[in-house]
Amino acid sequence: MGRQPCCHKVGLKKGPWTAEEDKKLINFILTNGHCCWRVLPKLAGLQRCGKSCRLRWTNYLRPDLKRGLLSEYEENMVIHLHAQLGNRWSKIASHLPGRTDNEIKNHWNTHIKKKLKKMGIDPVNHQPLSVTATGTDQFDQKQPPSEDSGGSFRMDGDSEDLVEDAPGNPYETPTESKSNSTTIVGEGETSESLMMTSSSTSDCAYTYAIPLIDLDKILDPCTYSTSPPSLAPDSVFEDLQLPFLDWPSHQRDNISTASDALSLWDNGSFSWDLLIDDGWDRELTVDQLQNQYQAMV
DNA sequence: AAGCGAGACAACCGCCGGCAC
DNA sequence: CGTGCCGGCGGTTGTCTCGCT
Repeated sequence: MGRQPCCHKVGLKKGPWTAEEDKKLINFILTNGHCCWRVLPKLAGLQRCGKSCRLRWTNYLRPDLKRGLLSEYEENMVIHLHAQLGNRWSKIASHLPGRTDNEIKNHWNTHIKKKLKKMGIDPVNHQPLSVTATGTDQFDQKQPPSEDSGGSFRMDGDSEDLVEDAPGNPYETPTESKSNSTTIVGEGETSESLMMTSSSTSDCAYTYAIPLIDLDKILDPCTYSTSPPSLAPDSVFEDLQLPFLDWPSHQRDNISTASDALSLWDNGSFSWDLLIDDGWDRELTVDQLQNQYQAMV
């Protein structure tokens, strides 16, 4: 049975988002949270479908997103996770704080695939291309390779190698220099423990920051003033985030409320990138955010 | 300086699973 | 149990940027 489109497309805008649309979406979500993506665009005054809004928010506007190229460490994590999980980008992304499935997928398709091919590795099954060419022993991506039971990987300094302790590691490129090596993952620290660390910090990052609220509460914002358990999102933003965010010193004095922050964003003197680049340790912030949020509810 | 092609990434499309009714 | 809605996911496309000629 064919499904109806996610929304009536007549009159809805498509294509790249404008700064004005971004502002509307950010403003609405920071103020109200997101309840139902289907009705959000109407409430926010956007001529977009809910799906488009959700994608824009999750892939681009979310304040906890990292921007810029993946680090070598992240890239190696992606490769390792892809070997275990296959093209399950959302699962892979869940292990990399601040990265989206779309971003990882794009990076895989544009960078990592080529890199692996250059190294003589089949990016699909992570086996040496010579083995792949024979068409034998195609290993099932969906099942964790046996090396997981004991193998570990580490990244060596400036080289782009992913070195696994298991014998026959396809990622090993012996020709490259190992000088200036800086072991990021210590001996005995398994990739599994790494992933636990990563996932523990990434989970629920924005779930805590932007509480989900009921539609009727958005439609009737006064509800918040009389129902303490449901935190008014604006007060969450003011009470939770602003006090401990490391805002730039020249801006800090100008910010005391969410709308102050948004107005700075509005006039181009501030951005999420700037916020992040100015030393906001997101992992720490997420923890603090969780603690403070839980303390308040 | 202009044209072209490749690369990078944002955004869209269609399908799927979960859930409520 | 069947149906429809919704959010999420993965594959694909579109658009922009940059480097080369």
